[in-house]
Amino acid sequence: MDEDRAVQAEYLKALAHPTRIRIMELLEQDGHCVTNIGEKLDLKQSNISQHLGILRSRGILSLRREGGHSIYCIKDPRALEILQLVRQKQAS
Amino acid sequence: MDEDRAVQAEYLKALAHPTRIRIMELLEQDGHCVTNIGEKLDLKQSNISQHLGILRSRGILSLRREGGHSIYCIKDPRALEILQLVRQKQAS
DNA sequence: CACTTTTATTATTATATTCTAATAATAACC
DNA sequence: GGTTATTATTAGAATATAATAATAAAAGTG
Repeated sequence: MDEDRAVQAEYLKALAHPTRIRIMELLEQDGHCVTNIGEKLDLKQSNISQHLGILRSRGILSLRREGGHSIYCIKDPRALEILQLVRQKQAS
Repeated sequence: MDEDRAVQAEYLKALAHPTRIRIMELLEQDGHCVTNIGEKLDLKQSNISQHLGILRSRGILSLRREGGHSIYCIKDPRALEILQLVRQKQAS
């Protein structure tokens, strides 16, 4: 199906951004809230929120609310495998 | 390094397009020339050539000339592993 | 309830991608 | 050498992405 490849492309596109790669690296350890991520990455809140929204809309991240905070976590571990492969490629 | 993530993002971006995914699927079997790919995918020659150029510039494809034809082949099999993971994700 | 904190959304601007069409470059063939 | 076939490159227009700033929404705190 051709629709499938569009979905696949969207999925890869979600990972294909330096900031979103950094977010994935950060969340690999633990869930974090938006403010926290923004501080660690030194980026504006709205920007982080948008990036998180993109990753979530593709099913890569999940979100739970916890006392006024939005805690984002990695939902799809295959995204980490993909990033691992990309890193290997670079090392070679 | 932050430069690394930019390179990683470029690599993923190269795969993050429906047409380029189709090209990867086609080349998974065998190398093909530009005209051939253009016919199978029913797309303009210049468009195909551009997509192939992108995949090649990221080290994903390689090119050999053969009697007036440019034969493109998959150079980095890790790209196939990545696409495989993306497909799995979709199936789940 | 006012106030603050946290997050999401919207509008805008700047940049990047993608496709098409046209042209150039390369190499086979007669 | 001229012609054709194949591929690459360029320019242009349309669309998509990304960052910022501003605002809205939601929820905790005093």
